[in-house]
Order: sequence, then C-alpha cells, then structure tokens
Amino acid sequence: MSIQQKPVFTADDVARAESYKARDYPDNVDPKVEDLVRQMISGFADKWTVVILDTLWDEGVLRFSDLARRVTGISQKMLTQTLRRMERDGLVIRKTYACVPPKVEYRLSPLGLTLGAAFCNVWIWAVENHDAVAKARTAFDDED
Amino acid sequence: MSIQQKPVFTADDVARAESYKARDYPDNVDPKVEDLVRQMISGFADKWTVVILDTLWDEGVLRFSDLARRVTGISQKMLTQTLRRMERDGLVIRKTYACVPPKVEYRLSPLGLTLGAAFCNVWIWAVENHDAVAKARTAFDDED
DNA sequence: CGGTATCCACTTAGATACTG
DNA sequence: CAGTATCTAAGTGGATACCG
Repeated sequence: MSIQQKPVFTADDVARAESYKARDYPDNVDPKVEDLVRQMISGFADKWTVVILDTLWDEGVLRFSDLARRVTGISQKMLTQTLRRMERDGLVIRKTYACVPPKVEYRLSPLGLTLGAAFCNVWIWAVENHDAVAKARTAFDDED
Repeated sequence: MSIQQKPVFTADDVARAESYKARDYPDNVDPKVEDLVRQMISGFADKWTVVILDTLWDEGVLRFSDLARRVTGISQKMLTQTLRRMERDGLVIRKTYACVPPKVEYRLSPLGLTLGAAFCNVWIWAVENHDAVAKARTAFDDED
C-alpha cells in the first residue's frame, strides 16, 4: 500500500489555502480556551446571525424594517430574536428614537465590526467556490 | 462596502477591524451571486459543521470514533449526518478500509482546507474576544 | 413602526436497538 | 468499528393577533 506519511496535501493545495489565510493560526491553544471558543463559535454559527452580520457589514446602519426586507426569508420573530442575541453579545448596537411612528436603528458595534472583518475571507471563499461546491454535489449524487 | 467610506466608526475601530481582514472585500457583488453565497453560508453556518471543520483542520486525518471523541457533545447520528453533508459538498474526503473491524478515515479536501483557512481569522477573533463577549453579556443582563 | 404573546406544525436531535 | 433504522421529546420557527 502507498501510504503517504506526511504530505496529505500538495504544495499547491497549501498555497491556495494560504491565500485565504491572513494571520498566523496558533498551533497550540489551551484546551480550555479551545472549548470556550467552540462554544462561542457554535453560538454565532447559525443561519441568521451570519446573514445579518453580512447585511449590516454591507449597509452600515439599517432600520428594523429595512433589515427585514434585505434578509430574505427571515420572519419578524427570528429577526427580533437574533438581533437581541447579537445585541446581548455586544455585536450590534440598537438605537431607538422616541417618535411616532417608532424608529429603531441597528448597526454593528466595534466588536461586531471586527467579527465581520474576520468573516471577510469566508465570504470571499463562498463567492469563489460556490460553483465548486455545486459540482461536488452533483458528482456525489450521480455516483452509487 | 469599503469600511473607510462610512464615518460610523472611529479610525481606531477601523484599524482593529483591518487587523482581522486579509484580502479586500469586493465592493459591488452581483445580487444573484450575493443570494447564492448567502444560501451557501447558511448551509455551512451550523454548529457542528464549523466545529468539525476546526477539528479536522487541527488534526489532519481522523477516524470516525476519534472525531466523535474530539467533537464534544455530538451524537453519533449528527456526526454521521454532518460528515455526509460535508463530503457531499466536497469539503471532506472519506476513505474506507475493507478490514475487520472497519476503519474509516476523514480528512479535509483541498476545498475544505481553503475554507478552513478562510475561517482562521474567525477562530482568532473568538480567542481574542471571548472575554469581551462575556462582559457584554453580563452588562446587558445587569441593566433594565 | 417595531415590536410582544400565543398557538401550533414541523423539524431536529438524542436515545436505543440492531447490522455488516 | 462505523454505521443505519426507528421512535420520541424537545426545540424551532411561522402565522396570527394585538400593543405602545
């Protein structure tokens, strides 16, 4: 059998990966920190949070109804819920104006801005690789 | 959007955001592409996918049972399901050995490797900001 | 306009049992 | 070991109605 001991990936693979990678990824992280981080990521890694982050990153400041319009398919309930959680986590700043009819503006906090920046490469990856994923899916479905 | 244009944030905020940002984020993306990308992101943005991606990124090659051990809290069912979806999307390569007892190895594909690389900054963000998030939460819960 | 509250259909995921 | 199959409890999210 031809077991490759170390080179799981070719130099080319690694080079392409590096092009998505900005800062150095720490090799050894404290297991406790690792676990904490996973809990955090798990918390943020849901459908709507990422899309809302993306939208606010793109648009800057949006009213509730504008967000509802741009985040296609979201219900009012989920929009409210997700925005509250993001506000609680310090990612989003909510500003209400005491007027009639009411007006509420949402925007990313500095913390949310840095998270949005960290997500940039993921969005770029998605733009550049969505056809590769589509191809992989049809290939997978066709075999067997 | 280019974050320099809108004066919503201070120069310091922007500088900190830039430190997480590697490649330039495209200003104008085709709305249809934008929508496709959001569907993709929504698909990948679930709890287990991200954690498995992280684990395989860290460890390289893992057997099914090793993955189950490292991805704390996941059920066998979800592990199987998520790995299948990731394999179908072309992120993960599954290699079975015809022996008794059976042995199955999982590793990231080149495509999965690039996605993992794109996620690096998000993980770094999580490591560096999890205390900020914790503080935001207690602050939010204390008021009212 | 920007929510909250309630109800309910549907999905999800864990536990358990079984298989190649 | 690495799954699949089945059942069920819990959670999720949409629709609707109503409120400040």
